Amino acid sequence: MSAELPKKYHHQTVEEKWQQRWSETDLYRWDPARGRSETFSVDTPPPTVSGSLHIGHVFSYTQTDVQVRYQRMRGKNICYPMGWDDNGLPTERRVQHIFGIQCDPTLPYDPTFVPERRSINPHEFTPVSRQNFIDACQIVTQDDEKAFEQTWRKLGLSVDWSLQYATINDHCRHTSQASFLDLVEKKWVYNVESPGMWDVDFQTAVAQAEIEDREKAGAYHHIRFDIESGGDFVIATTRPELLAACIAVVAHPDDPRYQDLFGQYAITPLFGARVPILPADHAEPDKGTGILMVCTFGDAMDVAWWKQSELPIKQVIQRNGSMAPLTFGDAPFDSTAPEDAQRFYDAIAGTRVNKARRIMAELLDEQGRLAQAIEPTQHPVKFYEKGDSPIEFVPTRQWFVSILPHQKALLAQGRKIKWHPPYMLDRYENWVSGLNQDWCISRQRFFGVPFPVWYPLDAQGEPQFNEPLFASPDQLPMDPLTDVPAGYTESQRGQANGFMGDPDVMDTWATSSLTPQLISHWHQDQKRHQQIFPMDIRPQSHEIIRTWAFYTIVKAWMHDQSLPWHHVVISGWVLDPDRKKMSKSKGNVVTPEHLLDTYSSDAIRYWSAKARLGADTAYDETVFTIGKKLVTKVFNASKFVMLQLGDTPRLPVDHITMPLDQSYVASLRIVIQKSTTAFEALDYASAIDVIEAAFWEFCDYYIELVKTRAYKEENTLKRESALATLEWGLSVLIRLLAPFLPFVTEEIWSWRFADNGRSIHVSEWPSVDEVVSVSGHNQPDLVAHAKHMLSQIRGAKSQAQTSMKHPVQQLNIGCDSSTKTAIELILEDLYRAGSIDAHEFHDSDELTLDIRLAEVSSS
RNA sequence: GGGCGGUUAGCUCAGUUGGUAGAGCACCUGCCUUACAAGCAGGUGGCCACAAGUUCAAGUCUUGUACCGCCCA
Repeated sequence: MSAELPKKYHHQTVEEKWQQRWSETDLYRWDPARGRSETFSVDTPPPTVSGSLHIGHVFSYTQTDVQVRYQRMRGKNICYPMGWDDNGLPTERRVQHIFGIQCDPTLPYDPTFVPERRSINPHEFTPVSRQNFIDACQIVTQDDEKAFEQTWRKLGLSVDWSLQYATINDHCRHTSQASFLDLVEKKWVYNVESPGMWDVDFQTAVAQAEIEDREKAGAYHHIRFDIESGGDFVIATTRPELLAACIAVVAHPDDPRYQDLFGQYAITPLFGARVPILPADHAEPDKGTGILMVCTFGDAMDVAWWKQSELPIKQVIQRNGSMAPLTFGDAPFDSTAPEDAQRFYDAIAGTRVNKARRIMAELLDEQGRLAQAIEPTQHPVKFYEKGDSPIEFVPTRQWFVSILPHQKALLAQGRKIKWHPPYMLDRYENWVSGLNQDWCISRQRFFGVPFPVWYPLDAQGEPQFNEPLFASPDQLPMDPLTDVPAGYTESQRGQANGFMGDPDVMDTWATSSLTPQLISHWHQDQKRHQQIFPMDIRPQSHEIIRTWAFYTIVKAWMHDQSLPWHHVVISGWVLDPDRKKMSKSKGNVVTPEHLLDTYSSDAIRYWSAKARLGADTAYDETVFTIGKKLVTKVFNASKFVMLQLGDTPRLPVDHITMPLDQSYVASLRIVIQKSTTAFEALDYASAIDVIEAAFWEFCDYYIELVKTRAYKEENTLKRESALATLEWGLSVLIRLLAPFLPFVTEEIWSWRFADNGRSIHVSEWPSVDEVVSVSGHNQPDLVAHAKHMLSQIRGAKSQAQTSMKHPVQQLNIGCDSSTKTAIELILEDLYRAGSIDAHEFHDSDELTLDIRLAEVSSS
């Protein structure tokens, strides 16, 4: 220990010093040579590198780091990686705006193109080739990764930074493509052309998990349909623009109003299409008029009904969300009056859906086909979670992972995992039970993992989607747009009797669902895989149970019939002060860097670790001062202990001979046990509660009781006992605090305890075995008595508005004989801590104190 | 509409198996005490959302209601 201890604690200097030191000494390096049972592996969430980290990230990642640090001190070999989830739509959008470019996959690669930062309007974006676009994405994500890493290091995450991965790099593309090929082999992946959910702005397919309902204003249009045999009826629809796509009219089979119509035909207004009137269970009698039109495709019910009908598709909405050009008179757009139909339809052809709806309403009105005024309503509309236009159902060819047949097995897998808190399993089961579509993994995007697939072209140059050519495992990673399938040459690309590469990329979740396998090198290194897989913990937040947790469970089960991890650890959210979710669009996001500077990383970590698993916390900057005060107190108390110890060599615990000291050791034993038990249950928040309370008790009571005995003026066995207790007590308390406050505890550890410079973070977690040689008084009762009496004395002095040093002239203690024996053991310390002049005992069943203070001077 | 969670001091939150209601912050009153004024000691402050039930006893268990949040339809 250096002779000079700083007067004050400067967290910025100290935290920067240790952050660097840990990095230089590779303190957090995972040792691949050690076996599975000694290893603790963490499936760290790879943050999406778009924009900046916010306080919620700090919150949840700290909760994981605290547990990891505990495990490390328990001697575990820690596999704690960090990944970056960089592919996907958010990155593409940012890159477009940063460089003012847009991907056009039809363009050839331009090797001379260098993206430059500029701010221009989206309609002025320069089109670039797919590879140029991907290069630009890499530039942006690599910058962001560096910035994120800096913040994580500053926060003190004990990540092994040599275990970094990016979900778009060669290794991840390899694993992701290998996963796809494995599912091909197992026949759990298929490609099919079918009406699927489509975002018309991004022009890509999306999966069930990415869809959300939004309550939107709409309007019922009551449209009068003719019956072929005479008469009419009225349907209510919010989507009149789909009238030309009507293939049938349905009502509930039990609805008495429409029994006569079943089996007959209706003639659609304006377009004169002859469509069957049929019973269908999904028609709700009390909704609208109870009879509705089936269109291709207005919603998921239309799709489901169409699939079991044998009617043709009349697709009127194009992939870009506008009304397709159509010719009436020929199948499937037959009409009783083709010329009228064409005239009406031409009024909406080429327009976007919303405009088409308005025009159609006017036309219907003009033609006297609206049975009543348009009736405004609020109704849920499906949106892609990142999109701004409603989802349309468009027939496209996509790859799907077959999950619907496996619901039962996936539920069983979920139940084999320990969820923290346990009720989060309900979320998982709720989602799995509600699945109604297979997992669509094709995305019509650019910055992602390509499918390792080509399609042969026939003599007419048409792709043979049913005979895909798959890459072989030794070709991975690969890109079908530049690599060539076996038996073909590059010159045959796009030619008749040649081949074409699948132009799509995979859903980002198709890669993220493999994070355990990405880390374990599942496809590359079986030995390594066995050492960390299944992983110990998967930390994540609750809103992505349906995606990340779910898909990861799917993949581990499909590939290995295994679980991906033993525990799922769900953290809560940091909400804004009004208890609203933080989001960029609301502008209520708090970034962490200035908070780390102002309050210290330790203080922010303390705040994060006080929150229980799964519990949300409202953001409140004033609470950071609590952690800051704790850090300062840790520093000051440690400084006190160091000052008393001076140059004394390390004191073995068998110097702890005084009854009060032994009793204090006994009380710390309980703290060690309780906090260890809490950590074993992944309940770090209970652990910090116990540890923190013990630390303040150390400062406010134990130190105060023994401080005069510890002063240098006397050199006796009594003093040595106090010093040995202070030394061991401090070493225990800062080790218990180390997972939470890694910086200040490391600083203090380095003053006296770091043998050969060994970090506190690889020291041994405190154990009661350390004090087996302390014999004599082994109950915490003496400390409890001393606390109680000192507290009473302080209260009396405070009441008298006098100094804590003010003498107690006479202390009368009422108690039974066994308590008297106990108190006599600690009376000397109490005398000094309470400035007591004299005392007397008398018999009493209960412990009572009569405190008479010395005359208070009247000044 | 369904699933899950929450509602405890002015604020942020604890509260194990039912047994006298807790912490920090804020506020008030003292105290410059040879670690700490970024401190110390003490104090004020609660119909534990509401209602009913089980129980000798309910913040805790059961049922219902209201409001907040997340997920789903």
